[in-house]
Amino acid sequence: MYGLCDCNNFYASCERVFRPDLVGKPVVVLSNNDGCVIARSNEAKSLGITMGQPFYQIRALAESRRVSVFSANFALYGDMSNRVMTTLRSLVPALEIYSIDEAFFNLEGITEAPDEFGHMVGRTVRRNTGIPVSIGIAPTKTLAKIASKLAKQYPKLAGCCYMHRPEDIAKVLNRFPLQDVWGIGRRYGKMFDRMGLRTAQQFVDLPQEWVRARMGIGGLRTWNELQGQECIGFEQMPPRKQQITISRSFPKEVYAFDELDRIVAEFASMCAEKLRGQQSACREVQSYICTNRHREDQPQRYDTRIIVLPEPTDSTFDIVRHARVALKQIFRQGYGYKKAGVVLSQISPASELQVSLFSSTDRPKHSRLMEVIDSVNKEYGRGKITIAAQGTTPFHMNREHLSPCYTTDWKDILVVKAK
DNA sequence: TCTGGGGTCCTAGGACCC
DNA sequence: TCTGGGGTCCTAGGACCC
Repeated sequence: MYGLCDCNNFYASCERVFRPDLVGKPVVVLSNNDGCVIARSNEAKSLGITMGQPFYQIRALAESRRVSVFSANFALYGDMSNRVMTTLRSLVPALEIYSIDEAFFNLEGITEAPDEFGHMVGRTVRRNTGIPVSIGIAPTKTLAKIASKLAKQYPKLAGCCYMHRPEDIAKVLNRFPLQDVWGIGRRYGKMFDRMGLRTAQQFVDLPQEWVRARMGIGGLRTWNELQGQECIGFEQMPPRKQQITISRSFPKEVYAFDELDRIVAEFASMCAEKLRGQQSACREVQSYICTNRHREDQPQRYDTRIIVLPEPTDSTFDIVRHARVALKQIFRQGYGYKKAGVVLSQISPASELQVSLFSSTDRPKHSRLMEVIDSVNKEYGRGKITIAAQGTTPFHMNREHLSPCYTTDWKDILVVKAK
């Protein structure tokens, strides 16, 4: 049996933990630059606000219906996620953190009835963190996902759905919308819609060869998992990332090379920090830039360049230097750039760094320097020590509705006043 | 005016090898 | 007219996830 713990409307719920006055009221959280809606409370959902909707389209509605609007505060959400995961880890035999707001667990050695156990887990997370969650328990991960959605949907389940008897599973699959199955995305969803297939059961009823031929082995896995055949395993140790990216859209188009150069340097530096954070090194540094694809009246351009390094590195200096070289190669005058990104790939463990025979850097000295930079920035806040190429003003985003960093910044910590 | 960010895996096709 | 078989590696693109 697999369990899945899924936080309800996670970002919106995080904001509410510190604003209990907003419980029962519509709340939305926006993406960077306050661009799109990326999280909604149930009340906001019932106002018809959809996921990914551009904010300007709902601005009027938000005002008239008194929707509380927040700019994304990832420092807060990341920290709240850690709290949820820490609580879960203390309760379950083994945990696989799947995303910022979801984790799978197994029930090996649990003697309680699974649904009682699930309810206990949900209540405890709620009590310890203030975040409401939905728990699904079923024979495969794909079915556990479905169970957690039912737990969210039906109040009488009280936050946990345990689904195991074949006849119960069959009943659920007969009614569960195919597009909502884990592994069936927008594309396949549309395809099935055209074919007139609506429920998970109708998908299961397709011949295996058809699924294999049209959807590859990913589709086949989903098909098997829905039938209780376990194909997606449990992984306690998160694998090292194979790719590390920092990319952002800009509030306004950028035309000048120098400005892009500083931005790319900053992104590269952030990438390098993430890379060291997982004790890795990379052999490829890639920069890309693109124009605003929504402006059809403007000339469009996207370009990217990958620089292959002679040996793996985790040095901010190396990574920034190569990202800037790549940018120089792709930059063309006369375009309004709306977004830039830096990608690190060919990632290997830093402990296995193979030093080239002709390497000129003094590695031990160099890594001590990086360690110091990272620890200073960790203690005193990001960007306290930067490299000169980044310039003196950090990358600016519109964040008009930002909440305080209640749990990660001393100056934002809540004060309890005696009456 | 305004439209997010960060990932993974699979597949098909071409170049190349023996 | 007919023109092998088996393999690897790389890349681009497409699908998915949150």
